[in-house]
Order: sequence, then structure tokens, then C-alpha cells
Amino acid sequence: MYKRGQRMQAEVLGVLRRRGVPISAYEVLECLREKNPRLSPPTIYRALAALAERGQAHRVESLNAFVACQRERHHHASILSICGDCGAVEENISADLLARLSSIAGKSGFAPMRHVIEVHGQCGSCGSAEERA
Amino acid sequence: MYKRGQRMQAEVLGVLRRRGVPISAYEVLECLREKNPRLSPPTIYRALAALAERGQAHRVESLNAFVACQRERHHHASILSICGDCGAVEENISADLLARLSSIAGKSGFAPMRHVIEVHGQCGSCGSAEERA
DNA sequence: AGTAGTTTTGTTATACTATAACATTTCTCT
DNA sequence: AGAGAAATGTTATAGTATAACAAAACTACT
Repeated sequence: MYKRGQRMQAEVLGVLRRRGVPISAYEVLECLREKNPRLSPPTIYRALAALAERGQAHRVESLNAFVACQRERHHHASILSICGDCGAVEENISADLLARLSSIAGKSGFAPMRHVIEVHGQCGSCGSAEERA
Repeated sequence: MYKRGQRMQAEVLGVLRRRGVPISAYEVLECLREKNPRLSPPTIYRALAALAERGQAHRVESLNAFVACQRERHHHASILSICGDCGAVEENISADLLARLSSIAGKSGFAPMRHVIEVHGQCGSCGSAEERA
């Protein structure tokens, strides 16, 4: 039986880390149900929300999925590069790009609060694998 | 009764334009059902997919919603600034930012195909409205 | 320790988003 | 006109997310 709070969040983060690629909240749920069949969606979503808030996991908006943070805990917006072939995600941070983005968005008085930057494409290894074929 | 294809897409685009702010596929559906109660989700999703493909509408990934393109039809990635207060969206295009983003993502051999850039915050008018209060 | 009040977590149910699969219609070409 | 291809309509269901309330745990105070 699970303890609460931090413990649940640690379990969820563990699943995200083991998988490496973004997975849906329901995939997390299935994994953890193997040990505790009574778990329900809100429990998972709450843990995911807490992890995302603390920067330990990120929600991938364009996939409706979640992934463990690859860097140390941070509160900067990530640039997520998502491979459509293998699902791998690479995480980058660029204060410069963020500043430019804020400046573009802010031209007409807009005050940015949260940045969503996701790039879909093909990762290096899938690209070279395709070349060889 | 509606004719097919282009006609349906025009109806959907009309709804998106009248609303101005991003709305869900189901909100579009409800609007159009006033005239044709037999419409179903796949019809709307197909029209939205066609519009998005041609750059006449954009999917807002972080809202699971759709909005009419504010500029002339284009195939560049948009920078969408989304006001959390009023829901208004402003659309910007910056080849420079896109190039920088591609370069960051491409550092490790990643080949970008589609860019998702969304900024949540507060728009100019909601900001000044708040000041006055 | 007891207990009233607050916050967190568990539970149930349901709402919202999206698409698979197949039937029907329309189009195009001969 | 009729065969084949493409687009659309229809039914059903899969997948994502949260509202609302119940129960448990924690806190601060006596």
C-alpha cells in the first residue's frame, strides 16, 4: 500500500524515468496499478501536476503526455524536441530564445507567463538509421 | 442541407472567425448543429484537419482547441500568444526565431518538421483593465 | 492527549476530446 | 452508363481529464 503525497509523486516520477519517452497519464496509471489496482486517474493527475509544478516532469502539450525532466530540476521553459519515429525527447534550455520569444509576444503589451515550445521532427539516430536502409 | 468538402470547411472556418478566440471542436459542432443537427464529430475534425493543413486555421495544442488564422494563409509556424483572462490569441511570425529554434533543436542531429510555439499570459487590454481596478 | 479546523488524498462518476471502422455518396474516367 | 477511386456520413468507442464529495491525516491550540 502506498503512503501519500511525496511517495506517490516519487512512484510516478519513477515510471516516467524508466520509460524515458513521453507517456500518457493513463499509461502511468496502468503501470502503478500492477502494484496497487485501486489507483484512479485523479491520483495520477494530481501527482503529475505537482511534479510539473516543481519542474521534475513536463507535460508535452502536443502529445497530451508527460515526460521526466532530463536536466536538474528547473523552472525555465524547456524546448522539447520530439522524434516522431522513436518518440524520444531531447530537452534544451535557452535563455536567449526565451527572451526573444517574450519580446515578440510582448510587442503589443502581452505579458508572458508560461512558454510552450515543442519541435516535432526526426532525431539523429532515426535519421541515420533511415540513411543506412 | 450542407454540400460537402469545401463547403463544410468554409462553414467551420466561418464559426472560428466569428468567435475569434480558440474553441474546441465540439463547440464548433454545437454551432453548426443548430443548422444541421445530424453533424457528427468526425465531420468537424476532418474539416479542421484540412483547414489546419492549408494554414487557414491553427490547432492550439495547449488548449486542445482551434482558432482561425489571423494572417493570410501561411505555412510558417505561428507564435500564439494566449491571454488566460479573455482567451484572445495574437498571432506572430518570426523567421528569425524559427531559425534559432531549429538550430537549437538541431544541435544533436535532430531534423525539425513542425514547430509548436505557444505563450500563455495576459494580453495588453486585460493588463490595463486590471491596473484601473 | 483531545478536538476543532484545515489540508491532502481517495473514490465515484462523468465530462470532454478524438478517432477507428464501416456504409454511403460523389466524382472521374472511359 | 458503369467501374473504380476518393471523399463524406454514420455509428460506436477509445482516450484524456476533472468535478464533487468522502475519508483520512495533519496542525494548532487547550
